[in-house]
Amino acid sequence: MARPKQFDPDVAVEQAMEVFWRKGYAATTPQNLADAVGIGMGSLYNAFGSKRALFEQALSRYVDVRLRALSELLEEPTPVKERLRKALVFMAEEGARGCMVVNTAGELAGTDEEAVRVVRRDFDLVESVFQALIEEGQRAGEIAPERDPVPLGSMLLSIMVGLRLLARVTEEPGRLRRVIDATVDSL
Amino acid sequence: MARPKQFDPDVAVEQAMEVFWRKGYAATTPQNLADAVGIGMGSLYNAFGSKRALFEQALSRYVDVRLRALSELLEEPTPVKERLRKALVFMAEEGARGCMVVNTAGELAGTDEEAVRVVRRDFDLVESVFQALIEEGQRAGEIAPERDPVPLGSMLLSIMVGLRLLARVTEEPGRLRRVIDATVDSL
DNA sequence: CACCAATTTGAGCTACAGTTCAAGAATGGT
DNA sequence: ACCATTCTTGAACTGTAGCTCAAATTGGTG
Repeated sequence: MARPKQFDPDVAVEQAMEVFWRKGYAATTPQNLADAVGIGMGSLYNAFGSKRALFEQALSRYVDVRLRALSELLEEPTPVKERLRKALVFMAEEGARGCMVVNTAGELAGTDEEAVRVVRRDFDLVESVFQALIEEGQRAGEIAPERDPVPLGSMLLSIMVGLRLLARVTEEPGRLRRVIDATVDSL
Repeated sequence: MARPKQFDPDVAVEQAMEVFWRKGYAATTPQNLADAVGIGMGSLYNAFGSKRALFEQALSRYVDVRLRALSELLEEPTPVKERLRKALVFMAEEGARGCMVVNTAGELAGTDEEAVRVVRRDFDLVESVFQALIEEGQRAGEIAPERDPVPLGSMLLSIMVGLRLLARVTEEPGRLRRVIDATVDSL
């Protein structure tokens, strides 16, 4: 019993996500977002309240999608090291856009505690996923059983975060490949 | 034959560096900088031209100081692995302020090509320093000689970058320790 | 078919970031 | 003692980011 929305808020979040991902938070203007979604600014504010709130939704969406993709990759029935390599390649692939979580950590740590909380949740999860993968590798006899999976999981997290940051900045593509090779060889 | 400056530009760069380091580029206002240096804004613009130009000097100064400290740490006459551990601890120690180079990469990649160039130079150097350290460890019999120092150097760079990013965001201090332990054990 | 609630739009409001500038102040040379 | 020169200061200027609002629009409901 009222005029219906002319756009799908879910799709809008996705489109906003693209912009935030590419340009960062501060460099994105409300006009940019409205243009990307294809509606007027008023509609945007009516639907999401503020740039900040929309960013929060976009970041959460990103984390969800990303984590799902990573989990899928790591559940394939191939050798553990091969899965790990694929996961790292997947991380490195975004190139100049980098990873929105890492970008956010870099830009907003220190000014936006709520965003940091989302980042932290993501990192915690990735860490435990890696840890589980290493344990699986040990059961399969691929990874030396005397190594402690907990610190190894933390190390893989650190490598992954570093890789995503390096991907934004590095020109020579060989470097990312080298990081991945050395990582897989270290297990 | 003119009024002398009432502040030391070198010291001013250092003080500006502190602010940029802590708050990031976008979140730092000219007023913040003038306050930190203890002079009026006019003087600041007279001396440095623009916020952007001052940032460039601050970032360069940071890279210089930081690289010198790292080199010193890595030249001590102790076992290679011990030096590496100390270097990583040193990186992790800045806590919430993180590393200005990594912060800059995260915030300005994609919008500020000149800043990215400085970041790249720093990363290249760190990579080669790590590589040299590994070669030294192999000569000393501490590190297996069959491992290729080049990808290992890249991996250490990635771990270091990740560590610095994680340091900004992580609450549980054990994680950083775990990253360092696993890294040293992996060589 | 008319009504009403929610939506759409973009011009306009407010606040502040980044910078400039005109006036005065401190110095050394003459 | 004076002058040229460079410095200092903060108020004021300009542009834009983030947001709001009044009017117009739409379509389901009685």
